[in-house]
Amino acid sequence: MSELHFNSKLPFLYCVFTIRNHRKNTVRKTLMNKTVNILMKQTANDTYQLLQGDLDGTDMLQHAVQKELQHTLSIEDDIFAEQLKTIYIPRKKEHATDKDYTPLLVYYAFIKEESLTHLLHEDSPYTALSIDEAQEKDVLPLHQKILFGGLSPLCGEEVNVYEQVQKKMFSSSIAKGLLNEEFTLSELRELLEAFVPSIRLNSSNFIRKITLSKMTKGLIEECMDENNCVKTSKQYSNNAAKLYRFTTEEPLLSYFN
Amino acid sequence: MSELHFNSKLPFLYCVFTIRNHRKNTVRKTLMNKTVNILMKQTANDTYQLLQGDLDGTDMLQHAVQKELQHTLSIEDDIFAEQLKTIYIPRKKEHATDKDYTPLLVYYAFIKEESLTHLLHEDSPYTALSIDEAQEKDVLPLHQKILFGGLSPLCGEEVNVYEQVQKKMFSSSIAKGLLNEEFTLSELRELLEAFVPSIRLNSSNFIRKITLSKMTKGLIEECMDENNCVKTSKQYSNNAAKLYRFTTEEPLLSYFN
DNA sequence: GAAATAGTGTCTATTAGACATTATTAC
DNA sequence: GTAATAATGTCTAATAGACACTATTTC
Repeated sequence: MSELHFNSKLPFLYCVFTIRNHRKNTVRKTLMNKTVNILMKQTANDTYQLLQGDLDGTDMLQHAVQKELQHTLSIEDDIFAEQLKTIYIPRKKEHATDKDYTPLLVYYAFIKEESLTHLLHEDSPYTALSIDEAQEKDVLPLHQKILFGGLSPLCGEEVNVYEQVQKKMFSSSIAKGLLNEEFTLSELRELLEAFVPSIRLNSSNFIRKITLSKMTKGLIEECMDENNCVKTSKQYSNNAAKLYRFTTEEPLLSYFN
Repeated sequence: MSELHFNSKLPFLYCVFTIRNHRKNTVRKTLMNKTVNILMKQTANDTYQLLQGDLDGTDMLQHAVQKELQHTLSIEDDIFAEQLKTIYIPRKKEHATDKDYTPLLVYYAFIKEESLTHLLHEDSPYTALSIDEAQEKDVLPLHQKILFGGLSPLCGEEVNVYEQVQKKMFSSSIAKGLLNEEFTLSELRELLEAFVPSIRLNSSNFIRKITLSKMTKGLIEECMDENNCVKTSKQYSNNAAKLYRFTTEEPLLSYFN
């Protein structure tokens, strides 16, 4: 059987996204300006690379992949990670002239800024690059193509992790990976705006759409305290904002009904 | 580097969906009743299995996977196939007691009924099972769980190919894989209804939604003939129906804007 | 004329989107 | 009072959904 053929380590690659929060220039309580960053490791020859690892098959896949990332980054918290695609990337055979391919599992992950602080000091090999930097700086070409597209000539199919994550941000509940379990609607709105900077969501209409429309029914719910009152937060404003959480449901988005 | 470790064959698995068309019981021109079927191979011990194969890395992934399926099924037409997920499935080590895991690339594919006729005769090992049959009959348990869920205890994560395909049918343009390049809106509607039998799409409103709403703008377009007139078909009715095709775009479906 | 599908008309309820307004509260 | 966010009000346009109706054409 085919299973018996398999006895190699399976390489995987992590696109780790994080959000940097910048305070606005004001004295009062304020919302944060958020920017999307991608975690890179700077190698000896000064090239930035995504995080990589190998799987030996001794553990369940999702578990192994998360554990490996926790270990690499010395993070103990649970990490939000999802598989995006398995691709074949070319490699040169040492002893032959024809190209062949090796598999690579591509994951994306979300890690909150506060879980990364211990990694982002001056003489650390890790850096969080902005999207612009990740496109312009000296990033390993393969990794740059996996992030932003252009693999097709190499691999015969396309991947564009950043675009995929942008889309999933709006059409799934993965935002939970970058929010606290309980969050305000302006936190959610700012997160979405950070991932698609061209978009401007009207905050009044945003609240109404999320809380009232049939389409989003069941996606999020209000957080209740022990007295069955809606929990609120004054973190960003003196006017308390309701706290919400994502449910485990994702209502179907459909073109056709 | 990790790439050098990899020298095994990588197994993959195909969930091949097809649509069976049944004429309604009438003398006149009529729409078809469609049912979803899954292609299975019946093994010696009478168990149904999904199609499998191995990749040796000599060809690009998507290309290799399609070629292998074409070869297995003796089909020359292009086959619509997409990767869904890579999972780890358990295997028993011959020489040890602890479990370990082997990777499996899960694909789904769409093949039109007419491309399968040569395979579905009496003494062929291939059968097209209805969704009900695939859930009730003696299908290899692993494959049944991959199709309909229940893998979690084995693999630590869930897959449910049928459910995923149902959802993608409504939220992407994969329907093109089971339609002719040019199709009528009732063909599309019947295809959707076949995949989610509980749904009843109002045919009048369906036409309007697809052709007028902003949400679906750009998803499909009318087919024009050489005189720049909209092409039509009388295949299902004496009243000609317009022909449409999917574009290469998929407008963003979003909870949030 | 009947059968069958294709498509338009019409009405109501819901939603989207723009934008003004009010509420809250620490300073 | 002011700054800042949270949320509601209001209005218009667009869409969804139910269902009646017309159109087409072969038999």
